[in-house]
Amino acid sequence: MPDPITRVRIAPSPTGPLHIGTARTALFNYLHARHVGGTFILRLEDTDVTRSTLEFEKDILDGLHWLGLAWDEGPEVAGEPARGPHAPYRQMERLPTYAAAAQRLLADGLAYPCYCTPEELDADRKAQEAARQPPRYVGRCAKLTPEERLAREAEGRRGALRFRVGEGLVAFDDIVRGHVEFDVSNLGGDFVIVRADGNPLYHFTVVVDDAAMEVTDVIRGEDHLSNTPKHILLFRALGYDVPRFAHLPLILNPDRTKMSKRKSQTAIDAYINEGFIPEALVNYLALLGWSTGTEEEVLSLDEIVERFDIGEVHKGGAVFDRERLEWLNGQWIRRLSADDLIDRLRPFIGKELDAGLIEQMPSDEELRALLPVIQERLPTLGAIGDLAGFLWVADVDPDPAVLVPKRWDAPTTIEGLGAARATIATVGDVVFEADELEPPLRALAEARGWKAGDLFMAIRVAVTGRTATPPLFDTLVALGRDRTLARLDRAIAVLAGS
RNA sequence: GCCGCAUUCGUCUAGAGGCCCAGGACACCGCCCUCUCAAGGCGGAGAUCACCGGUUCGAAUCCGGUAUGCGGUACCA
Repeated sequence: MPDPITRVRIAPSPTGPLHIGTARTALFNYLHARHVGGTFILRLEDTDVTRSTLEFEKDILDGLHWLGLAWDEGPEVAGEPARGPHAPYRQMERLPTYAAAAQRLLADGLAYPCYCTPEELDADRKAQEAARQPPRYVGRCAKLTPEERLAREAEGRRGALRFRVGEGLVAFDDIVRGHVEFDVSNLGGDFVIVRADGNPLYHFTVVVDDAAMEVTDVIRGEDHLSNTPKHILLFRALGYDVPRFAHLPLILNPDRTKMSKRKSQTAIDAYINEGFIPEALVNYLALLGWSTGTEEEVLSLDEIVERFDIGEVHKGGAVFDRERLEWLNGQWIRRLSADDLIDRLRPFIGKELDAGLIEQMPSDEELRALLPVIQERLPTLGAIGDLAGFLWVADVDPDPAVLVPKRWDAPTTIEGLGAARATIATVGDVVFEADELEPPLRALAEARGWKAGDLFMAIRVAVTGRTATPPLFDTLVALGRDRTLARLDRAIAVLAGS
């Protein structure tokens, strides 16, 4: 049943690169919006001007686009104007809206200017701590008379705006957590909603904007659960409808603390650069804190949208398990079409080239021929260099120590490689195919009383420089007859000279 | 400290009173396949369902308490 009324939003702060937790919150908002046929909004919360940058904004927008989480309203391109009926969608461009709301609260006596200095507030806090009291604003400026305020303003002091918290209980029914209640007296006293410099603070802007943008469902991280009563109080004071809330379980470090840059890789960028693909990341993130209730695990974004139900989201935090992400990435890489995989591999091969790890770019045809043997061997796109880089360099220089198979000695290896070279040389260019190479080399091993595996391993190391590679005969074909022979010669020389 | 939230295999989870001496997946181990590495197939090990009480003929599932963990407690978001 499509619900055109539902409106949700992701509201990142451009104070850092796109974080995995933000991506997950964005995903769950997207899933819910798409599942019920609602609207998904992107709003930038850039009121922390000292830490917000255009560069981070770009990183966040690019990352969300990369994940495929298209939004219906909000800025499409970093730095560019937003589209949507409630534009602008950057908070620093919405200052007049907050000023008007603040003015209303002030006029209604629901907020008041506070002239306390940081030193005073600090002293209060220390005293409370010493008395083993919970920290809270003492209310020094709550009852200032108009004359007293004027006097302070005359001294040139600029007040911050504090919201009167009042007393009583605030309760709400969280979609994932159920009924939650807070006693207002535990909120820490009247809190600041506008800084002395005139810039509004998060708790205030989030409420003003969610109301202005007609957000019906606030889906966000559990770290905001304790802030929710403050928001509800503000919604009420401003005469707005209170939206529904859904607080998502946190993504955790292995030690079960909130996932952090310090202990985990949190930047989506880093995963992109390693060669994780969006299908896998989306699939993995959706399964952190939610499941279909069936045994289905590998699901596309559209399949997840179909099955998603915000009410089935878990309450407990979930440790980020990179191994499982890698497994899913492999699953999704294996499902890619040849053309698609080639396109996605190109930038990663390019990076190998730029880094000087390889010397030439393979052609599409060359890559396509390789796909059957590399596709199932790629845990990430970034693994391509390790897997096949030896194909795109002029020469490899195998370590003599690894060139000699475990059961062989150096002279046997020289003999084996020499014999293999002669055998391979008899296979002409026209018929240089895996099926043409394997039988004669097996026959050679048998005739000499060698284990085929030993002979093959010696050849493998000689032509690739490594012990783990795609299947040998496909590798030789990819290398081509001339380079295969040249590398065998070189390996023999290396062994003979060592 | 205060307030809030949470707690099923190492990890992600299934489970909404009997179908559960708890199922699946990742990781791990073994076997098969096999020229290496993967992938794939098969199998194994792994959870007294945090603990203690209660309700009930019967509890992972309901209730109470305890413990532990986490989150919040800013003129950060």
